[in-house]
Amino acid sequence: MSGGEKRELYGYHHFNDELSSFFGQRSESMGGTAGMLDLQNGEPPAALMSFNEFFHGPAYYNALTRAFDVSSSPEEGLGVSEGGKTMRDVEVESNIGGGVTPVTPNSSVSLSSTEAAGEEDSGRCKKDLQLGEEKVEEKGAENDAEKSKKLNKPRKKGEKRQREPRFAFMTKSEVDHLEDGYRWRKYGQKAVKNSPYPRSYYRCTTQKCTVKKRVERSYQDPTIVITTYEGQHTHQSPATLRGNSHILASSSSSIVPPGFPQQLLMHQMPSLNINHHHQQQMDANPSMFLQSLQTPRHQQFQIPDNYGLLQDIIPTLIHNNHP
DNA sequence: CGATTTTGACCGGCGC
DNA sequence: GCGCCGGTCAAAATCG
Repeated sequence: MSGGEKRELYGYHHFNDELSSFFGQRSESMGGTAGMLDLQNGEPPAALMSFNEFFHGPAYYNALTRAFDVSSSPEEGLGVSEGGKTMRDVEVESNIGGGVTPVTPNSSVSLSSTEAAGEEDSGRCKKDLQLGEEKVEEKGAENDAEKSKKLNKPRKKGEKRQREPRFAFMTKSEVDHLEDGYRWRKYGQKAVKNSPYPRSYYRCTTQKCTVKKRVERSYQDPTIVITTYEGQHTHQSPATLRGNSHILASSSSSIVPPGFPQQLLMHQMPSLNINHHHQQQMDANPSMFLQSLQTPRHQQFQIPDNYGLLQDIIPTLIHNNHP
């Protein structure tokens, strides 16, 4: 990517169903692509810089934390919503209702997070999260019988898998897989319904880290890449470790929790204008919506839902270190 | 040669 | 109950 890669923050838009929901976006509801701002030839670095700094500050973290009001650990926090429900609708509503659609004049990044405890994948999560860490070991110890069954590893039945919170955002980029400072291993790819572009699934390669992310392109605007992060990194970004001393400093400080993808935030969040009026009550699952973080400059960032997500989800759009 | 990607099969939930 | 669909697995292929 160091090549001509160009990634920029992008604004709202609608893509496939899922994501649309994610962002609560629909042309009708948002007036077409009004929300899309093109930064294309805009500006990158300078503006980003400021973000960086902003995010490095304590103010940012605090604000964010408060905004999302989430218990740091999604796993613990989420535990709940088994009631079942599908937060899918909830999410949508929240987003939409949150209404504050980021329509910004210059550039904007859309972020959306979800706690999907009961979401569509309530079931399959069994594998991913729970197995996630153990999988490796399990594999080695796996016996033939199990092997033959392959995927069939029923993990505790009644127990519904609690999905980690998710966080999605759109970025204008030529490359699908945006560099966010972490190392990812692709483990799958699927065609996306209603879209000519496939969705790729990645997992953090760091051992014990179960963070996943999926990347897909908006069928509406191929220049837009939608990245959805799920989970929290249990470690620091390799990139951080390897050279961004300033970042490291901040992340190792008490201000930013380890694993926090500061890079992205730094990159995109300008100022926080928190306004959570959406609060889905879910036991331990507070879903707040940080709606419309307005940026005086040009970036706008919409962060709905919990901060937990953000903690790791925010990728680094700033610098490009490549794989 | 180890790490990563590709790719088709498979799983499990959900809606009809 | 069945089919659809999103997501994951894992063997094979590819890469560095």
